[in-house]
Amino acid sequence: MNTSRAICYAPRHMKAIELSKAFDPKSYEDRVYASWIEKRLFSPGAKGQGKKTFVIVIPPPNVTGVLHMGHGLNNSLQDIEIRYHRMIGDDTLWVPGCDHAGIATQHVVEKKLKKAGTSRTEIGRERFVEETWKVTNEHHDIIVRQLKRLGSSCDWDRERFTLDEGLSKAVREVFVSLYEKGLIYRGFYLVNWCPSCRTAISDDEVEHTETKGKMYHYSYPLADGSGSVVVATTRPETMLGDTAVAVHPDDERYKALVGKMVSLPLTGREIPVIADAQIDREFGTGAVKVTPAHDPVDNEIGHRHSLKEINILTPDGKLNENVPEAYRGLTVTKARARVIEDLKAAGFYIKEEDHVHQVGHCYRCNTVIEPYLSDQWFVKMRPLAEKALKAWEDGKIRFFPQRWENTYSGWMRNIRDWCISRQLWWGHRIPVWYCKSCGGMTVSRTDPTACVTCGSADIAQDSDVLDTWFSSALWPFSTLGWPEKTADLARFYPTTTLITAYDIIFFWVARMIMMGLEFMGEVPFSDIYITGLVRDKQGRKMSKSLGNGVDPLEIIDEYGADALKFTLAFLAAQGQDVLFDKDASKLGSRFANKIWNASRYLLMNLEGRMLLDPAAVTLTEVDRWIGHRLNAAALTARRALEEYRFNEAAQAVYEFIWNDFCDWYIEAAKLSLNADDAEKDRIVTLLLSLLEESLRLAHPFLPLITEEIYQTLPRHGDSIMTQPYPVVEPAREAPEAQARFESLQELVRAVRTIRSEFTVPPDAKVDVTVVTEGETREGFKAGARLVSHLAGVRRLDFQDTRPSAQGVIAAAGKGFEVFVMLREAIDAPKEIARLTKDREKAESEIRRTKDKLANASFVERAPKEVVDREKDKLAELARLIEKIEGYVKALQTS
RNA sequence: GGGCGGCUAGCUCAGCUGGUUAGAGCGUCUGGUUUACACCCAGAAGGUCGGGGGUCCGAAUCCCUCGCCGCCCA
Repeated sequence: MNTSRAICYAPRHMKAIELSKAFDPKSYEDRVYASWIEKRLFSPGAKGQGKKTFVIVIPPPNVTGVLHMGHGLNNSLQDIEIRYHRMIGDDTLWVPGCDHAGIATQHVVEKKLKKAGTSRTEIGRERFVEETWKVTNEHHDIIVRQLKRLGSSCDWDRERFTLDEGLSKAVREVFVSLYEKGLIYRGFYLVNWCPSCRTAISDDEVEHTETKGKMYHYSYPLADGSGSVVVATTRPETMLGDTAVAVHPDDERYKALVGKMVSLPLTGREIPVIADAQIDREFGTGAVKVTPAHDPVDNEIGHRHSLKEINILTPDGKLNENVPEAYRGLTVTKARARVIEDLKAAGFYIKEEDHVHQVGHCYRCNTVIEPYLSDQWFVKMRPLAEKALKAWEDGKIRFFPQRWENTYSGWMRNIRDWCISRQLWWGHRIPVWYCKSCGGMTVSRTDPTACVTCGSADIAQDSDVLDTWFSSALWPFSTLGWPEKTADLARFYPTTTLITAYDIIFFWVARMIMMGLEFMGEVPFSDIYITGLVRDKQGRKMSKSLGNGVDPLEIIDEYGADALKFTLAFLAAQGQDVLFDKDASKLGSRFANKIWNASRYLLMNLEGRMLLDPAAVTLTEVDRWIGHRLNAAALTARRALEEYRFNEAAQAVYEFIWNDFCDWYIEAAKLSLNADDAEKDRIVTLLLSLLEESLRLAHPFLPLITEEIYQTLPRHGDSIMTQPYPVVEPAREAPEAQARFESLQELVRAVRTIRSEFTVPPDAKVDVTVVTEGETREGFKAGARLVSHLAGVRRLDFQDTRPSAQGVIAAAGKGFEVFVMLREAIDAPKEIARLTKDREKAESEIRRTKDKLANASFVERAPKEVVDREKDKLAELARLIEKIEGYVKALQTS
């Protein structure tokens, strides 16, 4: 407030400031955003050094994707936190950027090539990568523009891309370093293979969906002709790769068979019957065909029994040369039908039953995943997970809402090694070279020219790339310059808060924590706010295939970015899914409109005014009341934002501005705006000061409109963005003013209710008598003009007893009775019915209260203040009923 | 099979560590061109907080159990 001196003696007589009559976000949103960019207000600035930092790294959106409502939510919440922390004076940084999204982007480009009549393989790797960069750059501009339209205050000077030079260097450093530590290894293992993407994916990328299938029973004849064994399977076609039949060692039914050979139908191969304790005797027939190359469990069994692994599939999911010729080239589905047919023909087939089971699908393209043996690179996760688990146990990271901590720790405890190689062309090439001379492997931070083992120059780089999530895992430090020891890294790592949705806790959040601990020695962030997902009004996940997505840009076009941001914050109860449709944004839009019009009204009242020093102005009760309310709103908003309770913060702001400031304070102030010049100067000074502070209060939620209006204020700083967030001013605390004004509000509402129920036209004034005493009476007397103004009263007088005139409608409040004189005759029976209803309500409440107080243990055991409150309530209700009865009696006798 | 979340006004949802007459927005109804706002104002109606049981002086809130709906992990 000390700076306000500067304005007090500013122009003595102000001119009105005109905001356009129609609130139109389009007219200023882009301009305001551009002005922030121009003033470089999103950068942390040099002065921040030494202050408390507040840092968020953006969950990098897929560069070739389109922003959806999930991004809308996510980035809105990040922006709110960032703006709040900037305003409370933290050294604040929000790092933006995009993700190269290996599989997704490759799909996009391949589709484009197909349209152009060519293909990835046709143009070759080099040209394909070139083409992909072109597409990436185009899409990048689109997605950045979208983020900007949301009003995101991220530091674009620090924007990064997972595939840029610095981040690629970080990826290499991490790969080589982990390899050197023995935490990265290569091996020929069974992995999840997507025949459509033609790459391996990690366990976490497989989505299991319940699928109706069949359980097929058929028999394998024993090679010695002594009988046969019946197996049951959901995937009969894999029998072509069977290398054993397994039974439980204690299964009496099959004990005699163990060690014998069966003759595998359709192939002519002989395979052993083995005993393995992992076999579930209850499942199917208790005898299981074993296909080590195409089933994870079978693979384990195979290892224990040194079984052969016969791969029967090609990378695109067709049967290969290891099966009899008749089946080669068939897809899995076709092969299944053919095998069943052939088993039937050969007399081995027994039956099929309906069977519901979980089938793995590719999370990118939804193709059925095939377990597939191949050479892949893996990260050994156990040692990394242990650190990550410990960091959580030590309280270094907190999840909001907390329940996600179980998800996190559970995953960490049951961690499996991470398959990080992808058979793609778009991504970070694995920094490993194989020597054609000696077969040696060179793992290097820089491109080598010779084999480290034999020195041969005949080396070739591994053709695979790394999982995109591998580079995303480094995001909190790679974006700050690591592995270089940059100033940013020292200043901003660890970051503070991560805001993301729960569907990528495993993919991303957990892995960032592991990598941060491993390479920076510290968790990458302390707070993790997990948002819900944005769903449609039916609660369905928004998706392209359903076509139920809502485009945030459409919302912005229609309602403005602020409306969207505010609405999302208002709806985002901690961690709950947000059910959203286009109309929901009306909430924010109406609020923005309200702010606009209130501001417009106040600014037009500047005409001819002289602004005083707000700190030196005499305050009336209603002024003290609004000050108290503002304190309360600031406190609620601050507390809520500190704990990521966005809806609570948004609601506090909404209620203060709309209900307290607009509906009551400004309405009350109209009285002063029609008074003499001194009073006008006084009230305008206060109104303007309150408006300015309200704008600051609302700014994190509605950044653009608040800046636009702020800039029109007679005196304003460079930007509202860098002004302080409202605080609880001790001098403004006024609980007694609040209590008195609330009583006055009750009186006003009572009169309004009567007016409304008796359909008194708004312009018709009524005469009102109030029966009350003591302090309440003094308070009402002091505020008489205000009450008259707010309730449309002609004459307000105070009596000790109720008036007995005809046509009087009565209502009782806390500590007062109010009597409204109506000109026309009253429908007495109707009024009696209304009063009777009121009395019944009060009576049922009085019964409850009496019962409570009659309960000895309640009086004994409940805290004194609770008991006292009940007693007060009882007395109050008793008085109320007495009054109501009096009114009824008066009506009956008149 | 294990775990998590939801079930509160016609709709969408708040309601923190148990104690006001359970709130908001939308919708509904009544009345309004109060020179900021009809994207508005004033007023009203509407809920035995999914069922059952328990703990407690007191439960929408804590515990158990059941029922749907959704998600995650096997």
